[in-house]
Amino acid sequence: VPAGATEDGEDALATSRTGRPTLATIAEAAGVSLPTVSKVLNGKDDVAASTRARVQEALDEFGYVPVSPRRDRGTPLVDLVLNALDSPWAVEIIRGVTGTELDVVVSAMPEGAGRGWAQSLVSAGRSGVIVVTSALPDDARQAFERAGVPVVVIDPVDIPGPDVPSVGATNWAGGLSATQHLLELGHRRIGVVGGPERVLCSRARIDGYRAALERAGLGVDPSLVRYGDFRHEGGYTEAAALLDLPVRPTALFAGSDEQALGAIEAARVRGIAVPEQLGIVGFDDLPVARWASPPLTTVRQPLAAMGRLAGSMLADLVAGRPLDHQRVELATRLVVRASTAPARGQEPGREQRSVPPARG
Amino acid sequence: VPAGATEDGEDALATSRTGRPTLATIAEAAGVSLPTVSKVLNGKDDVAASTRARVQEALDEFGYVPVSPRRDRGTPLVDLVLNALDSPWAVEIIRGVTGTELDVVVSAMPEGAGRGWAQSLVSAGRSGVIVVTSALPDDARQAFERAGVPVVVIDPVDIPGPDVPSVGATNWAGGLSATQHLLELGHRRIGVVGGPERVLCSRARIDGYRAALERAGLGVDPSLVRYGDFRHEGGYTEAAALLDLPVRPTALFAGSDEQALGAIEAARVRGIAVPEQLGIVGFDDLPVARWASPPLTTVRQPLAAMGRLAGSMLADLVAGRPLDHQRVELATRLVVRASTAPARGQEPGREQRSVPPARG
DNA sequence: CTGAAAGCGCTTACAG
DNA sequence: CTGAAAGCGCTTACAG
Repeated sequence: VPAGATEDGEDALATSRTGRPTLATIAEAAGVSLPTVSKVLNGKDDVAASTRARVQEALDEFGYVPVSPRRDRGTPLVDLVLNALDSPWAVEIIRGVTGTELDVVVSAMPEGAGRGWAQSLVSAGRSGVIVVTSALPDDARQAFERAGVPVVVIDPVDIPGPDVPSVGATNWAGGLSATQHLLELGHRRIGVVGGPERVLCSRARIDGYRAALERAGLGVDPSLVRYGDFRHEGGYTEAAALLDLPVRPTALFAGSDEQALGAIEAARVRGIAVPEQLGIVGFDDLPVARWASPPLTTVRQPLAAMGRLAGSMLADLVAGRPLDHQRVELATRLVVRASTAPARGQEPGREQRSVPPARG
Repeated sequence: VPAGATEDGEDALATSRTGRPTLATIAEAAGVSLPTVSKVLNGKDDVAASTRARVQEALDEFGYVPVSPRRDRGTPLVDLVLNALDSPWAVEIIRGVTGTELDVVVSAMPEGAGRGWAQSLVSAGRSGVIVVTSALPDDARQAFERAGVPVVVIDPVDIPGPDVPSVGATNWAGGLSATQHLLELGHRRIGVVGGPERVLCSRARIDGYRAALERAGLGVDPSLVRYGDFRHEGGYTEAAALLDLPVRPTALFAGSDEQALGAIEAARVRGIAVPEQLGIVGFDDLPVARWASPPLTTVRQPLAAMGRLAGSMLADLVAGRPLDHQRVELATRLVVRASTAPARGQEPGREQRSVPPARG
């Protein structure tokens, strides 16, 4: 091959047996020798800035990943990326994923996670990535795809594209069953303390609530629907607002267990007895739901099972096995405990309509 | 070197530049060729059983660890081993450790964890290990030591030997301050729902309780000291036993927040108001403590900080930096919320001694 | 600053 | 079943 042939021979560049680019590929593309590429990779400083830049560009272009024996044999090493590590929620997911045949590195989603973040995981030798409740930035998704590192998303905030496998729960059905439970107990004035309005799973739960009411021939009173942030404080504040209404609801459906506990506290502070004067249904069925006083009626979301499923889907992808389904939703299930009870009959002398004013 | 020299030349065996044994070391020791050792390592089946056994023996003897680029450069990969992944407790520790400059693989301590378990972590390329609230089996400790993989223990169940670095909290001082808080509020009949009697940190907390009582000139009534298992159910059961005593305590000190929540529920079921009729102090200050109704007064154990410290100690050891201290205890701190209040004055017509019968 | 050369630790056909 | 030989992808002195 005559000198100068590098210009037009991109297809002829040396690659490893596996097809992945090697130091030789990069060296050829950047028009330098193999040791020079090695130096750039190892951060040695005896490389001219311009050479370094050229090599770096080639490394980026080819998505070079140093051989890591980990990626090829033994238990695959994957990253489990959570956006918040300050809730009992997280540990349920972690428990599920670590229960699979994967080695799981737990990390938090960094602020401006993008291409650079994805590449750092790739070059750290991760065989795959599970992203929980975070948006997967588009450039990160592309970087993973180019490097052949599969990604599975748990409980996506946005509807992921058809090429991103994801695991969720039947949030809509959960909202429906929670509300039906309260309706069956005789409640007619049922408030909602939901999660953020724009988050997918939260919307679905509230839509389930609406559906249950409409199915029962009741309208939705918009003043009874409030949005929080899934956290305790928001649950407390929004529940307080509902309890301070001129005609307060007799039951609340909360978007999470944590919010439900906030609602219990808002009731306790006002001397409103749960469940006698106020029924409360949560969502998640975290261990804390059993530890609440009174123990919380809630919609069980099988978080550990979702983690386990995401793990096994990822294991399949890592092993090159095709997925049966790109999107799986696991069933939620109502767990009745002590925070709900039959609604009291109309309290005499108290102005209360059995059916709230209908509204779309 | 004449053939047959392998017999007596153990010191002359080939090793890598770093001093670690290589395939050549093992091959020489086992009296086979290098490819044969490679085959054994990779589980190929074209090796005679007897040869395989001989090679395996040499691998064990020399503590052979395949080169893993991970162990030498980039962010160190460590294992965080928890004995239970079903409590909000775990996520606090995880949060702390993942906050350090380490990649953290989270796993559960397997049943009969020993030498084999340690070796599997070593050969999976872990640069270090953090063990949480589990006994580190002696043979595992030795295996890690031989492989040069450092270990740090968080909140050890046994007092670790002087050569095992560990991080804990000032449990004794925590038990003392919890009890002093209740004494200052005027409580004289204070019960304990502790963790398992034999677990170190639990013992220390109860000893702190004893010390506070004795310092106040009060004896310890053994019928008021009960042992649970740190879990909700145990807290409920043991608190129930104390509340059903002919003369029940006016306050309880629980060994964990989870137990304290069990105690709150035991009180609620009996119609005993917290804090008016029963003060409750927990231990840990997990997020759930803030979410309880009423919000829980508790002894804050800086779990995330403990995780962070263990992580940075491990990072030091991995980098070959000596540790300043082998054993560090971080300070606990009383957090007063709404589950404690001044003790009621002697209830008229109620037979109740202000000082319980003294007993060693 | 750069790269030819030697070398490291390991794996992979393949001959016997 | 075993191992000499070739080779892989990378790093490390070291000469210019």
